[in-house]
Amino acid sequence: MGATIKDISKSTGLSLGTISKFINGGTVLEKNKIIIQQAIEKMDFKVNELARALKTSKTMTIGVLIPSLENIFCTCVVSNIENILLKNGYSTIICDYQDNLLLEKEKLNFLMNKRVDGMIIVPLSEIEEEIEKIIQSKIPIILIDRMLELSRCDMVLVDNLNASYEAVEHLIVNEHKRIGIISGPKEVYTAQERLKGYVRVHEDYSMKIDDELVKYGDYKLESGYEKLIEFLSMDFPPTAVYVTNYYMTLGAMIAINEKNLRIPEDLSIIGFDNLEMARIFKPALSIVVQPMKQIAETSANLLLKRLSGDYNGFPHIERLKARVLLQQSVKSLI
Amino acid sequence: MGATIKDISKSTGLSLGTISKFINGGTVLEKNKIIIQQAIEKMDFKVNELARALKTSKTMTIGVLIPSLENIFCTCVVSNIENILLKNGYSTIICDYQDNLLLEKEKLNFLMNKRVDGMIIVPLSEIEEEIEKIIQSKIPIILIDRMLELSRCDMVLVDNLNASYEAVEHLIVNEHKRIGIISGPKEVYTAQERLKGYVRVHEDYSMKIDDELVKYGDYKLESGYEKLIEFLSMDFPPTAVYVTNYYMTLGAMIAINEKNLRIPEDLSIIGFDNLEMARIFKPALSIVVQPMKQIAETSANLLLKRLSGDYNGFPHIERLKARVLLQQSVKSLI
DNA sequence: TTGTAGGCGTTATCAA
DNA sequence: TTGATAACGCCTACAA
Repeated sequence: MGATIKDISKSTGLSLGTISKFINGGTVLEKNKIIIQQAIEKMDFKVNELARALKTSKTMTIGVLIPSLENIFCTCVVSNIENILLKNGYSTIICDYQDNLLLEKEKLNFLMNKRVDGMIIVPLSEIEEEIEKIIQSKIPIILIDRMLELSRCDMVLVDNLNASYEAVEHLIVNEHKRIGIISGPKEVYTAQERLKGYVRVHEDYSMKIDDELVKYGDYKLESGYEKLIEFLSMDFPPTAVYVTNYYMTLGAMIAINEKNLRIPEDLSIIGFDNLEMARIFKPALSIVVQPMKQIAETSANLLLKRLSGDYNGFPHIERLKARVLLQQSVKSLI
Repeated sequence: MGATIKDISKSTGLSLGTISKFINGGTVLEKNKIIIQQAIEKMDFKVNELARALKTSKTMTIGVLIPSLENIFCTCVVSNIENILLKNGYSTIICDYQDNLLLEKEKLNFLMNKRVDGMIIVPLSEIEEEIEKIIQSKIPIILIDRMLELSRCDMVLVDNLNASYEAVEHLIVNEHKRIGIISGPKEVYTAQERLKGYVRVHEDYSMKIDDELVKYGDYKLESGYEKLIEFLSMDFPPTAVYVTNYYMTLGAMIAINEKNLRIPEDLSIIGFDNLEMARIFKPALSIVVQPMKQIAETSANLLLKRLSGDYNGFPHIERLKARVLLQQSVKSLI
């Protein structure tokens, strides 16, 4: 359908090479520039990026791979990343693997087949091998959020450990003695880190941890709901619960509503990740807030640096700080 | 880096044509099949889809264009669409235009340049011309959610009008006389339709509409918050408010919390779009629920039909029904 | 069944 | 500055 350089060439009487040079900003006589420009507009010519990419082996496209499009943490970060890359001339192909191990590899391959120039990945699992291979083939990759056992890969992480530490510490200084945690899947890096913070702060305050107070969810809404119900049905339920991701926090709040509990009188809560959510509840929820924008900026800029060929400080591991937003959902027992 | 057909050809001693035929499932001698397969694995050959697409002018890729990645309605629909397309051998490139008119056109061009085989678009504005052009160039497009003044384009819409009608009717039969509506932007199709439903049901019940009760937000959280505050500060505030999208509903709920209003005693509310949200609140929120999954299925399947060359019933306009989920946020004044 | 050759739309090299 | 020509990696007649 669309016109090609050849068409423009015929129409203007100039050669392929000249047209091509014009398109790519080379030096062309002023009068020819005008002629070409007119022809381009008249014939509605658009560069065939497929052909260009085949020739230059640069697609100017970045692949972004995330666990799920319905994960608000991911889409928020991705949205910001896309923005930055676009300003630097790169387009973004977003892929989600629907929290599915098989799909994760499949989509990774898809992006490779699309010949992206680089990738930003929020990994789920054991794709170390594949990633290692890709990096070796000189395609830069930035890993976000979850650390893999890779020796040589740039990563942008959040200091989940100390964020958790702070959140739970806030409960402890308010004299809570039995603090429940709804943790994420045992095998997920962020979940491990968040749990570590909980454990470490207990140690630092010489508090023993009752195993019953540590529950493992799966980062989804239903599990937050279920685990909170389990807490409530204990003989000695916790006086405070720390919920370690957004969707489980939602689930926990649903359970609290259904059971007619008052916050913070009946139960203190610290949740995770969503500023809007924190305001929606009454009283306002205390939460751990991840620096989404900063994650996006850091990883996009690091990738751009690598794309420009600058491998200074490789592999770079950036560990960003999360902050704890204290509101009214924690009762002081002092 | 990656091996090419040529490499496989050299390595096996067979010709380019034979290798190509093998890759595309043509008839090749069994013994050669084995040889080729081995070489492919050993050399880690992957088809260069760029080259293939250039040659066949089929990329087996669908472009999906949405207003924002941070819009949960969009990402939910997109996620389901992607799933269906993938099962049919198509990959998806997701683009968001960040609620930005300029970016909308830019991204549309980007997708065209990527030579996608088809598109699914949630349009914001006046891109009729561009879309018309694309359709004429035989690239099928499905429009979702918002109708444009296009004579000839497939569309998948939601019957917003009657959903609103039902929602407001529920308020009316519960004897609410002053019903506020927080509508969306005047120029947006869905907003117009939702408002029409509100107006029509008032007419059908011979109720006059006080213009003060119709407020226009912008589909974002803050405007829901502001408009609800405005309602509350009126001399004769409404006894019930119908909020016409998800984010404005969140905003309205924040305002309600801050003002210490009880639902439904002090104010009845009907919100929009998010099942989880409806459960989070106490008492549970009544909402209009859009059939996201059905939207995704309908549009993906319609696109697949067009891609297969079947233009039966073109242009097809599907108008799906939304449902009203009645819970406890409406007080009966009877 | 297999091999050969031409072309998809670009870019890049090298003469002119 | 411009033009001719050879790739990029693949597919597809057509010939062998």
